[in-house]
Amino acid sequence: MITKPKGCSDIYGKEGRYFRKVDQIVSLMAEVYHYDYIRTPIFESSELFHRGIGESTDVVKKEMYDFEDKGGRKMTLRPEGTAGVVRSYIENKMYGNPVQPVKLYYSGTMYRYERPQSGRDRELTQFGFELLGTNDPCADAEIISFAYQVYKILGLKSVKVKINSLGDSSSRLTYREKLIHYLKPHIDTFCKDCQTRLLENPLRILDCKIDCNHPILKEAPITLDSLNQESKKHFEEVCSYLDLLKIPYEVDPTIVRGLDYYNHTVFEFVCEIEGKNLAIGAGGRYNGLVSTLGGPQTSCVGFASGIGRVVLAMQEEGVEEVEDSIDLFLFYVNEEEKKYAVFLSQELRLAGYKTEMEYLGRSMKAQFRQADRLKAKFLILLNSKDLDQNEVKVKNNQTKEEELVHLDALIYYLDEKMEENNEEEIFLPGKEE
RNA sequence: GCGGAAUUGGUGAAGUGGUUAACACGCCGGAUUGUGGCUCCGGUAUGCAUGGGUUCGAUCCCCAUAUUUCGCCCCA
Repeated sequence: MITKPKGCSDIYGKEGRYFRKVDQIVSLMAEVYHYDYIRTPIFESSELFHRGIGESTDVVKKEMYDFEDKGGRKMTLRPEGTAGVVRSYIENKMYGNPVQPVKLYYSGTMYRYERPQSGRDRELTQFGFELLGTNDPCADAEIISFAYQVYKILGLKSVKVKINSLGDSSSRLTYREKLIHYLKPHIDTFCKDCQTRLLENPLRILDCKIDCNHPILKEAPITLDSLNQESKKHFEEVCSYLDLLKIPYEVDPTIVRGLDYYNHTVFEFVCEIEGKNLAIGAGGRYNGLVSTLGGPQTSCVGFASGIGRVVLAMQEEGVEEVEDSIDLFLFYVNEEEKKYAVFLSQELRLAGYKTEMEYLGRSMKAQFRQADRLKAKFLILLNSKDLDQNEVKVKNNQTKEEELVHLDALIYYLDEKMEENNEEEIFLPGKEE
């Protein structure tokens, strides 16, 4: 048997309906926030990611999906969405658009070459937004609010926003040195991983799972104290805009983001999944990336979210399933009736009814079972004798009432009955919040 | 890149070094010869991930590979 590639998954059925719902809400919200859709290649030249993400990071060194095409060009399956969007922004000279800033959203698959584990596949689907061409703190706040509202509308109640500021690149460097200097004398008392992290990735020590309660860390310098005047002001303004928008947030100095291109505002959206606090989305400001990739100095802020994790969170929180049901199921037994079934199914579908019919020539009993399985609201029973009179039997599958209806009046009849049916549904007890 | 655990029909799974691999659900058919969801009866696997090895004999023991899953590093 041919199996799917390692670390990939087939998304269909119930899970597929959740995925589709996320995409629908994202594109709906993108319209009102006025973010334009962008679709960039799924692979790009490797250099884009190497330069954008930072040559020395583990991500680039061992976790990218690199390959050579037949022309010997080095290519990489995109590990994230921002680099491609920024490349397109520069290549298409969007910085010259009459409408500024440029606001874009995307949704698509990303790839990482690593050992799969819980919540981390090699192929994953992400959506994201980018706001390019402004350094105004209200842009940071807009991105955060946009993301927050998407989650809310999807029905997630426990999402928390955590924000922090790394400052500009010089504050970032000073902070790093300050932290190393502070931790160095005590490093023997930390776990093995943290000891290697000290020089490689000191900021990560702050959210180490083992040492996060280490007494030395309580007094450790935090990024916010190393900010220069300007960075500090930027962060304060972001916070005050968030207050204005009534977005509940929490300042968390341990939010550090791994990629080189972040500066100033960084944030994460956290949800509780299976008892663990997991990030379902994250982002931040990246004022340096456009120029690093060869464009003009451009201030940007963006956000991305893994749909797989969002769906997990929705299921965890019991967000109501998008129900898969149909309006009509057409029954038939003989060939003449089958022709009517085929013909009528087209007519009814064009009239807007979700219609199914028997395909396998099964017994009446099996057709009833099938109709129930599909949660059909009405059953249409085609019987040669009735058809001779141009009539069909329509059975309400909830009340079991059955009526003979003339073919010419069928759609009119269904319109009326469906409406009654829907009204009843609305007044079902226990449905309201 | 490193480590642990797993892999038996459509599904959930039991099980054993020795001719026919439990049980349940599902599915299909029949009783009810074209109105069901209950009941009863019957049917339902190129058979135990793949490739090697040990053995008279392997689904079972050993090795390798693949995939799944859980961790580590790292996190987009």
